[in-house]
Amino acid sequence: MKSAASAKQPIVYVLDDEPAVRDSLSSLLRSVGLQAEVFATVAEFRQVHLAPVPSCLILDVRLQFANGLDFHRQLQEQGVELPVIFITGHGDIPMTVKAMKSGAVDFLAKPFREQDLLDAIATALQKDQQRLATNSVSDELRHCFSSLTNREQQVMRMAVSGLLNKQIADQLNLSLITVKIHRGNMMKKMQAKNFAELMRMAGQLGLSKS
Amino acid sequence: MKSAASAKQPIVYVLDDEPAVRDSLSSLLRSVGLQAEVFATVAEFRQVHLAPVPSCLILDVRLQFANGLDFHRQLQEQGVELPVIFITGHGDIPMTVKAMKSGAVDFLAKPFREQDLLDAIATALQKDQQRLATNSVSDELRHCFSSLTNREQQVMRMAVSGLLNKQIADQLNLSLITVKIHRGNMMKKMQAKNFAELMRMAGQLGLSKS
DNA sequence: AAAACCACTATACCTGGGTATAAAAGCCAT
DNA sequence: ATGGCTTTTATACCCAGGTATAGTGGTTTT
Repeated sequence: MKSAASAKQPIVYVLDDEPAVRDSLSSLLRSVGLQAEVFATVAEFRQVHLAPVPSCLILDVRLQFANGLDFHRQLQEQGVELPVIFITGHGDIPMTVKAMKSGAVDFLAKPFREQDLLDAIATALQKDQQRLATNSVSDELRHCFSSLTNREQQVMRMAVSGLLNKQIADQLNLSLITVKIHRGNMMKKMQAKNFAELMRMAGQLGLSKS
Repeated sequence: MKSAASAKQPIVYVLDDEPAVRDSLSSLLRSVGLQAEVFATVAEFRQVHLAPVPSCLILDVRLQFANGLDFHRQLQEQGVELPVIFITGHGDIPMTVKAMKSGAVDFLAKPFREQDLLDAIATALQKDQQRLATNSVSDELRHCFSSLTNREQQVMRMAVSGLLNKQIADQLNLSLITVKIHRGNMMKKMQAKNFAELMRMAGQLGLSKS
């Protein structure tokens, strides 16, 4: 069953204040083999622990006590990068533009064709899987990087910026051999087989821009 | 006047089949100090030579003999990355979504507030300036790269992928010294002061992914 | 107090990258 | 066909990176 670990069941979250909508979406999703979790309020949704599987959120724009667009922004500000598909019964063009500008995957006005929603979900789940894959790679990298001592991190930054060991030694007031050793330990801990690989890691870690 | 070279007058292109719209937009744009160029048909617009200055296109969705959305796609397929702002008198939500998904900067339904259009234009021009800046950098890089001989390009690809000179020599059936010389010439022509810089160039050239 | 870790240094040695000089062979264009 | 460019190789030399071994001194944890 280990092989299924990377291909876990995706989850589709539904946040809508109308019970009828929740029920119909829920059964639609289940009918195509998708795991659905429905919520009536923002507070309810906030309590859920997002599983580390490809997922997306189907969000009603007009909730009882909140605005779906604002809620989407809040999620983003909290670093929740869940792909969002908006649905609404009372949409207009400015609202649509605002939703799409803020990065929604799709925006569907009721009544919509079931297939359009399913297509949007497929796109959203694919996008999320991509995000999870990218994240897990850079998580691993960040873990390696944070396992470095301060000095080693310093040396890595300076090395990838193109400085010679000698220049690093001068700037840090160290002897050449000390830099060499920090650098060697750093390469081991980063599991970089060569300098080119280290440069790519530094790129992914955002060490080249800062 | 040389100093003004990088801060040239932006141009706003307007493509709309209604003369009244063209005129009113044109005068609005001029009133805020923007250079406007108006077109009535797709054919007319195609003949214009896009100046290398920050610019954007205000595009009516429903043209007399064409569809604005389709035209936008066509431009993109031809590599024209001009930011587009759609305006329309007969818009609906699916159309809006389609436009935004295909990368439009904004989508405005008539009647719209003048300020909304001006805001959209400011965003679009900023985006285009960014694009021009990025492009000019990689243009220079591509020029350097294309000035390399085939061998030198080969060696560069292999070097940035992390191979040792020895490994490159084996794979290309060359002697070590030959590789060293190609590599040295390549570094000179690329104007890379060190290997880290070369790696960054390779990244910008898209040599790491392929 | 001992163990563990970090930072630093030194000597010595090895490998890899880079240059200068020199030279041979092929291609191409004026 | 002669000069220019590319490609190839060689010898010799230098410098930068990297490792092993060994030792000092500091902090923190147990």
